[in-house]
Amino acid sequence: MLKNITKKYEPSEIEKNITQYWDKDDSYKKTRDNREKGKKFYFVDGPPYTTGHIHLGTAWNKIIKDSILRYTSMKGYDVLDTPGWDMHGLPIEVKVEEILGFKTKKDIEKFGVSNFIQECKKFSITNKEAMTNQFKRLGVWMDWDKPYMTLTDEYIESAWWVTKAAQEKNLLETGRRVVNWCPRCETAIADSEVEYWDKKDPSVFVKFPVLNRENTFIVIWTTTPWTIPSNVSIAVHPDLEYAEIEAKKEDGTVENLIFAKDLIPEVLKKGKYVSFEIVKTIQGTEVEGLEYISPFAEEIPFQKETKHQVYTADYVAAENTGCVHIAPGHGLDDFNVGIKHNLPIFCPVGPDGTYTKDAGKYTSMNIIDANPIIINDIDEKNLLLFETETLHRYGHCWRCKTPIIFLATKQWFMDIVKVKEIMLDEIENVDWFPDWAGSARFKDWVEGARDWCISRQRYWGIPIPIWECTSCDKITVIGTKDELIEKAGIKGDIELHRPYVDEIELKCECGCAMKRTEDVFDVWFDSAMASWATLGFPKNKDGFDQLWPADFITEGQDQTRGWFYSQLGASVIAFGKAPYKSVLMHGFTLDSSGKKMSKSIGNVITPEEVIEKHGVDSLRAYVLSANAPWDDLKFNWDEIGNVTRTINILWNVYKFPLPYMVLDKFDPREYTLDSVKAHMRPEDKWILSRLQTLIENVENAMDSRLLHRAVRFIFNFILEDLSRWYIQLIRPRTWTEADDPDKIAAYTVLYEISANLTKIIAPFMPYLAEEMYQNLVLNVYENDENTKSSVHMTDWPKIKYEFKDPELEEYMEIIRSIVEASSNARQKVGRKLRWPISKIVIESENEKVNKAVIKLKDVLLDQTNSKDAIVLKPKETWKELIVQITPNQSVIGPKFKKDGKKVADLLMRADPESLKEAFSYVEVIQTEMDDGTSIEITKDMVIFEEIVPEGTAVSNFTEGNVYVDARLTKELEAEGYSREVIRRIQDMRKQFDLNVEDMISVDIEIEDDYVKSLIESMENIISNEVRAKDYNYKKDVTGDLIIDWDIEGVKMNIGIKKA
RNA sequence: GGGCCCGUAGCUUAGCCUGGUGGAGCGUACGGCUGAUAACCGUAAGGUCCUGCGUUCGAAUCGCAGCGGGCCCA
Repeated sequence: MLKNITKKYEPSEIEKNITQYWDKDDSYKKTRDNREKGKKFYFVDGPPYTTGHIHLGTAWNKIIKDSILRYTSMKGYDVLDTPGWDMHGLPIEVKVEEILGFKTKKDIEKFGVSNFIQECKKFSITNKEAMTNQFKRLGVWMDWDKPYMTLTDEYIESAWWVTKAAQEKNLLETGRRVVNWCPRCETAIADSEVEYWDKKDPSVFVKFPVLNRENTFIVIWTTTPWTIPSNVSIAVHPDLEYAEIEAKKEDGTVENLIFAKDLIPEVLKKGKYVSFEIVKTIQGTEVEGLEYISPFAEEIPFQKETKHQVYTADYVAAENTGCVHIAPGHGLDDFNVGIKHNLPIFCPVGPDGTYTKDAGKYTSMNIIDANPIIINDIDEKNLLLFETETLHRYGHCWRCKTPIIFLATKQWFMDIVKVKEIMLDEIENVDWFPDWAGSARFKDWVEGARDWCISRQRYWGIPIPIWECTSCDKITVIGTKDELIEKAGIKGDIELHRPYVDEIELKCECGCAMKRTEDVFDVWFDSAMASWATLGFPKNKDGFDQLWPADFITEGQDQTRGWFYSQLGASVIAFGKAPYKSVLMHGFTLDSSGKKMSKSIGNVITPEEVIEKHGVDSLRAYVLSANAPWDDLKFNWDEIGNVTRTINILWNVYKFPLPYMVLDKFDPREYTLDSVKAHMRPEDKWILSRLQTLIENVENAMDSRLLHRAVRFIFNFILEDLSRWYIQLIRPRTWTEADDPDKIAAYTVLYEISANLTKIIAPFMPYLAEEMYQNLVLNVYENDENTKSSVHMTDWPKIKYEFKDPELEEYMEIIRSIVEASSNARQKVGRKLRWPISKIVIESENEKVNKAVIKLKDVLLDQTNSKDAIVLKPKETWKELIVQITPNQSVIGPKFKKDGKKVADLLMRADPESLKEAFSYVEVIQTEMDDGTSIEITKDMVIFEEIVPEGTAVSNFTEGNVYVDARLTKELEAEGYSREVIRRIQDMRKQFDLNVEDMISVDIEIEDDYVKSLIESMENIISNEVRAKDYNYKKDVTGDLIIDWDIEGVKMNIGIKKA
């Protein structure tokens, strides 16, 4: 049986109870098992990094996923919902280093790599567990007991398998290339691991002496003086105009300088030259080939031996000097120039950012410390033209914040460039939400993709399964653990992480030993495997054959360059196609002013504090409804407060009918919508129709991944249709006694609405949905074996088309706007809603208004508290309106000159009604003035105004006007006063804390005899409404509660007691 | 500097694709309701629709340029 609910909405209590219930009932498992035979829906979770705590953005991400999974499951699908954890990589290494107080790689080596990775493993597993609990608290249902973890053997094998596949397809490469390098972490890092912010650096203009020319220099500019010892060439733009000038200093010394012609003024100003003469102008292409001497020819042997010359390059900009210093070992563009012209890739800098012995004089010096020394050396050679500092965006290691450098090192690469076209084709085969996330944003990113450096010179990661021969150039790529065990001839099990796997040697065809390359994978490579690693591929091929590629993934917009990309690249390399069929890109969570949340600004809001204040369902409904998924979410406390308020209204709507239903022992099992159909009122049919529309709207929104619309539709239904309208309409019906079929119809319809609502809100507000379902459905159908123990196991409601009636919905819309207009008019005329009015008169040109009023007259009369509603015919005006005439002096004056006033007086005396009618047929009226002069009155000389009679008022609505006739009659007055009295007594019952069904006796004293007589005439109605057994008028009012009331200026003393 | 997205009332937003007098909610002020009641409802005030230019009979909507914010990149 239904239970009465008296509690206020307490989200924390609901969450506690429901969590316990789900545990006890094993609801999650049952829900998934329930769909075992359903069509498969393969969802892949983008693995959060195991940092230890989720933030609002991670919460939003998982809430989106959970809502879609719950909805999809209710639609009958067997959802695969394995959560994932990203547990390797530099971020964890850095954190563990911090905990252990390590500064450099040498500390790790001293500590022991084996000890170090044990610490990393412990760290990531502890964090994983903490985060699992945080996600669970958000009501996220995923297979938490069986997550995929990037540190497991199976997962590592997935990555190995892909590496081997890449090698077989000739897409795995090694070579010396320039990479982003963190000198603290001593490893290459990916483009995506570089964070940019403004940094102060030297800005120097240096004169490179031209070979075999006296006193002639090419001027270059750089912000990294430490790369000048590695200079190999200078680049100029082929189409730019350069000049050789003779520049004179204040002291009369003269130098010949070569650089871009347009930049002469600013460069000379910097170099404190006072005048100049252009010796000649030359095209960039002509500068090419010019040879020069390195400033460090004496200090660095390499520089002395190497020929230096100018080349052209298209990327050179007309900035600074237009001549770009090229160090192929320290820059990407530089490297490309070097390769193109077969220049030496000179890189005299070691992994830790100090010069190697190749750097001659600067050997062992830290490069950053070397900057001022180098500048000073250049100055002493009289080659420094100008030196200053500049603030520019510079890359930093995303973990340890050290400024990155570029180093030419040996690395492993995936040949993305070779498969780029396939990737671009595959983007088109994916459904993107929103569309531009794929067609514009992602496409742009992939078009600019470069080969993917997958190697890292670190410890805590998936070891790259490449064994290199110690003597020949053969390599072996291992695809699985078994293959390694077999090839190495090992007995028993092995650990696939470093350093254990490093110890394994293979035998090369040439007879020598093969050793593993010491690198581990870029951590982005780990998560790129997720779509097949989740399925246990390559060990488990069945799951892969059945489910891959994924039906759906969703992540934040930053994953365009991250996971969307890494997955696509790895998948195209391994399988030649995209690993996902549809992608929803969501936004970022920002603070209320649209700024990024960050610890340093102190504007971070945690999911925990939101849950503390508003509960999980509010948080979920808020982040889902606040804006479109792909827009950034500006977190706003007021707005989540609104969501909570709306949910509270839903709670009230849910509990409102329960006391009556329980009192009446209403059993929903005894009735169906069909069985009560004969007693349904139009409003019942209307709300049923609205329910079908709601289901349809939510479905459509969900199918297009418009979660915000789905939730907004639900809230709109709850507030507008249910709370503000339907509940108000059926209230009096719930108070009737006994088995009134009209009441039963209302109960049955309201039950249908509430029971369906539990399902409709389930994907979004899982706790509240379950709480309501437990009472509305479980308590009623507890003995029915088909009853699911959780709302989340139930089927998504099917649209009952037989109850859909768009015309009725439209009519109700009209009625509601008339009611609104009527309230407005009442306010103007100062008549409260409690006081009945004799009629409302509706003026509209829309014939639907009349139909609506005919169909829904009871609703209209009830809600306007009116005795009658009259709809005027088209063009008809309300005959009680008073027409007033105002002569239009600005027309009359010029026409009649000094007779103007007389004409105006004449018009004022005319009968407004008949004059108006006359002008509705003709434009001009002939008449006579008092002195007999015949005159012509034209329509524009008269302004007609219609005013409403005293005691009435008008207000407009969407389709016309509503007149409210609030003029009192004795009967109306009696009813008005009696309703005032009823309200007071009801209030007293409430104050006295009586039960709904308790009877009372009432004493009443009324000072005003006229009012007293009015009240007396209504006595039966009053005692009926307030459940009074007896009802006495007397001077000395008695009772357990006595209150003096002032009703519209009339004093009444009322006393009640329980009868 | 480039790509994509966003910019509408004090705040949060709908409308924009497909041009036709800009709608809500919160907040504020006033009022109503009173067996959902520490709840609820109505009315009013409040808009350079980021700015400018263009297309058009007509622009929040389409185009171009700029400004501000976000994500990503250089």
